Amino acid sequence: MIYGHQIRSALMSMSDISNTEGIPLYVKIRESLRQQIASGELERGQKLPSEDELATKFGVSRMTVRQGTSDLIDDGLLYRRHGVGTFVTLPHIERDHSRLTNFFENSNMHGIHAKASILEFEVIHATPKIAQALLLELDEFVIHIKTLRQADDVMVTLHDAYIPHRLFSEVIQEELPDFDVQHLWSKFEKKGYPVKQAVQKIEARLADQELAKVMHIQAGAPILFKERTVYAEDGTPVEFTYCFNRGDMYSLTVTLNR
Amino acid sequence: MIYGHQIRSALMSMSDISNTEGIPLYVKIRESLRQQIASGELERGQKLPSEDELATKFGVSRMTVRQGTSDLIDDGLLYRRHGVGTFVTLPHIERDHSRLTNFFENSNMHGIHAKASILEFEVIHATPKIAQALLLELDEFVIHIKTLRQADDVMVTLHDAYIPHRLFSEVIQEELPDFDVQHLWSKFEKKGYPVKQAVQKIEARLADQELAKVMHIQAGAPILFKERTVYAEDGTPVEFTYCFNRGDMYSLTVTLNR
DNA sequence: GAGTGGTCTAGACCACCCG
DNA sequence: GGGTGGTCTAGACCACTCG
Repeated sequence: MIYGHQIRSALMSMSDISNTEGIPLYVKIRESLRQQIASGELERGQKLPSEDELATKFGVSRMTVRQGTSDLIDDGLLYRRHGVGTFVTLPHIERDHSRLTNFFENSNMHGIHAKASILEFEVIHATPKIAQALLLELDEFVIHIKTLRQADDVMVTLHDAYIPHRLFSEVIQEELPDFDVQHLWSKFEKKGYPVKQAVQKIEARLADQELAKVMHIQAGAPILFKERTVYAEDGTPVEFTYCFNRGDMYSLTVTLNR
Repeated sequence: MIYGHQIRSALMSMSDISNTEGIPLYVKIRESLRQQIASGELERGQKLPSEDELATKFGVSRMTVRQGTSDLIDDGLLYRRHGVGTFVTLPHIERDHSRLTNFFENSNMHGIHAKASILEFEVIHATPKIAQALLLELDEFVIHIKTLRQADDVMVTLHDAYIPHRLFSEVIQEELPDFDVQHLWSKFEKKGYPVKQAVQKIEARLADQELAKVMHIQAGAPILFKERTVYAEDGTPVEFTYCFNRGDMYSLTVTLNR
């Protein structure tokens, strides 16, 4: 996981996995296999060599091979059948759609120019709903950041974020007045709360007068509404958001596993 | 994974993991820990004993302990910090919301009475869109099943499913005329295509006249629209659906991981 | 430096699938 | 019966964190 991006798409032949650098063997094996699948050298639906063969070929123990292939199974690129073998999945549905990204990362991934303008920035008392989501007392403060977000200069989202004041006031206020919403999550990480997971509820709604005015759409237009709680590695909730997306400009794709 | 449901919630003390039954040791360890977390014996945020200690306590090797705890990390119940320890996550956001379920399983889980009535059942040529999703030729046949679905006697969803005729015609037609839509996925499994994953696109739309009439709602009412492709273990697409959900009656919750 | 998780080995036996 | 993945061992050394 840690090393994934470093050598993703690195070119390596099956036999060359000398541990010259500080990269774990199972990561090299994993990326070697990933590259062979991407290049078509290993065809979709094809059976891999057995774990024993791979171990011999890579010059490692079988457990190390399994550690590499297990990652690719999690990624949806391989699957195992007990007593039969390990296979490459067909149109290999990668797990990217179930990865947590923020608006800006997601836009960049798709070559879209994303922009956010801050409409409100205030410190308020948590509402019951927000306090519950963020595990705060009712009288605790939260930082409220309301932004309007554009993709390729089209307004697509009105975003209300609420952040525990107790945890992040310093790291956020030290950047004022030119606060950079794009890298909010890195502020969380800086305080020891790396973002790990989000739970989001999705609904279809209609735009009311107020929302319509702000987003320059018709009242009654379809809105994809999202309510999201973001959690850090240890399970601490770090952000709660209401998110109003233009129905005609925005769709959401997710991958679910059984 | 295979054994999970069998002994989930089984009561086991930390020291009692004799391999009397055919249950793998790492599953027993995993479920023992899971149970200790659920019961509060292991508090949230608390540090687990080290892997060496657990190995000694359970009388297994360290690798076996890791195999058990790794599963719980995937489930979001634990997290590791290199050089520090393994910890219980706080409000432990379990992964249930990112699990693929069908309408009926999902309803049962929440104690809702679900019902489906079949509106259409036909064999047609695949449209370009459907052929692309199901990896079929344009002239290939698909089975189209249109159903209206109720939760606690309220109409919530209009569901259009398309299934490759070539793969599943026998197993579906042998049940006619009383076809049981609830267990469609078990038919796929019977033919060697266990359902593994789904990719779904979610949009907010408005009900048009036709949809409004069928679902007994107003034209212009909000609709949560879902387009979903379901894949088997080996990556074969087995089902493509259009899904129109009443916006005021239906919401979707998903978990995303970073 | 002590304690922890991260990686890795070189075997072993079992359970499953298929011809 | 032969080949495969599933489980498991009893060690080893490294990398990281913290006091």
